[in-house]
Amino acid sequence: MGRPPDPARRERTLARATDYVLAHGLAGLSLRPLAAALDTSPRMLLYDFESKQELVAAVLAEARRRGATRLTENLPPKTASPEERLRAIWAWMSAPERASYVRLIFEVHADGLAHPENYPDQAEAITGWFDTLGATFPDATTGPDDTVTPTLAMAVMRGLLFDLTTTGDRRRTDLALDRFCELLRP
Amino acid sequence: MGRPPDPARRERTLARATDYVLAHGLAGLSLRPLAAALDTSPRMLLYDFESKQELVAAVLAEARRRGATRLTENLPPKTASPEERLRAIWAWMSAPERASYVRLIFEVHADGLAHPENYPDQAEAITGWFDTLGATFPDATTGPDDTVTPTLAMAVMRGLLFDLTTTGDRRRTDLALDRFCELLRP
DNA sequence: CAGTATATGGTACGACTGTTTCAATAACGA
DNA sequence: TCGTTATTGAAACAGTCGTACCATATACTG
Repeated sequence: MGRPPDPARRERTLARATDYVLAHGLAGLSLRPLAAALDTSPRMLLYDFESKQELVAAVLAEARRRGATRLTENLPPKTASPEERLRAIWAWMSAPERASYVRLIFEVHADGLAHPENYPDQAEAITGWFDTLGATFPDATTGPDDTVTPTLAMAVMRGLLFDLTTTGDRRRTDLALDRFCELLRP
Repeated sequence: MGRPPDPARRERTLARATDYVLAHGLAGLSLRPLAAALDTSPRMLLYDFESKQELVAAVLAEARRRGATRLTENLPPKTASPEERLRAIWAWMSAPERASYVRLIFEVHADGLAHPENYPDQAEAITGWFDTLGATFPDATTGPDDTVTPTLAMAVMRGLLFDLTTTGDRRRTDLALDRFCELLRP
């Protein structure tokens, strides 16, 4: 009885909305232009997502999901040395195809700092990409509970990404990672 | 003849507006609340700054100016070793009093990535704080034109600041800097 | 066909935005 | 006091925002 629901529609919209946010950023996001770009209406966006806040939350979750799966697919094998894995992760994160994701991470991080109330746990969720990465090389440590070396390695990655995204100087940032790998060798 | 201009007013407003932006962030900034907090009116803000864009530009320039002078004041002596200066800069940048500045830097960086058109040169100007820091230890290099080690050191700083501002884990980030200093020793 | 639940379009509301317009006030020199 | 210039308030303008309301269309069951 009654017209059957179409749950696929929400998913389709979510996917395209995520593309849109990755392309245009979160900052000036508003329903009407978004809906226009997605061949739908603000009415339907709220019908599927209840409110803009929940839509954004869903988009961030989706972006995070994508990043996670994309990463595990292109992960270097467990057998590789820590240095090889470090280089692989840098290559993966700094690739131009990842620029949108990186941009979104920085945006959520910055907005979360100024307005933590908007990110009950999503800020951590997005920023958690980095943690996910950190977990991929639990070695390269000096001992069993050495959380310091992974922290440092992730900081190098984040910092170089910051540099690369602002200056675009790939050669210099690549060389800086090389230098870090050198330092890391015993 | 005629009433004399009062250029001090603009400066006073700029100073207080900068405080406000440092406290509340750039994201949701709008003239009416800002004016209310500054005991003035949106009318006067535009009278002094022509437009919101130029006001924001002026605020960013002022913030940068403050950061630069604050830094040179607390700079470690030239005679100190690179490691000592590195530690001093980290202590300075990661101090709680600098949290607002750091937050603003990340915010401008993120917004500049998504909307470069809004930052003809100001993005560089703000982000340039880091470059200023980098210039303070031109040694710790392996040679005369080694730009790589400063790049790496700045990346460590940026990355650890990112970590510290999100997780608040000062102990772990401090230890990570210690570890980096160890690695840096020959 | 009627009944029913889902999916839409259209529209309007109230609140906000940056900015402008018009008028009034304030401080000076002559 | 008058002219002149700087300063300020109040209000309005044109636009956008998220969202709610109401009607209609669509797709199914019986």
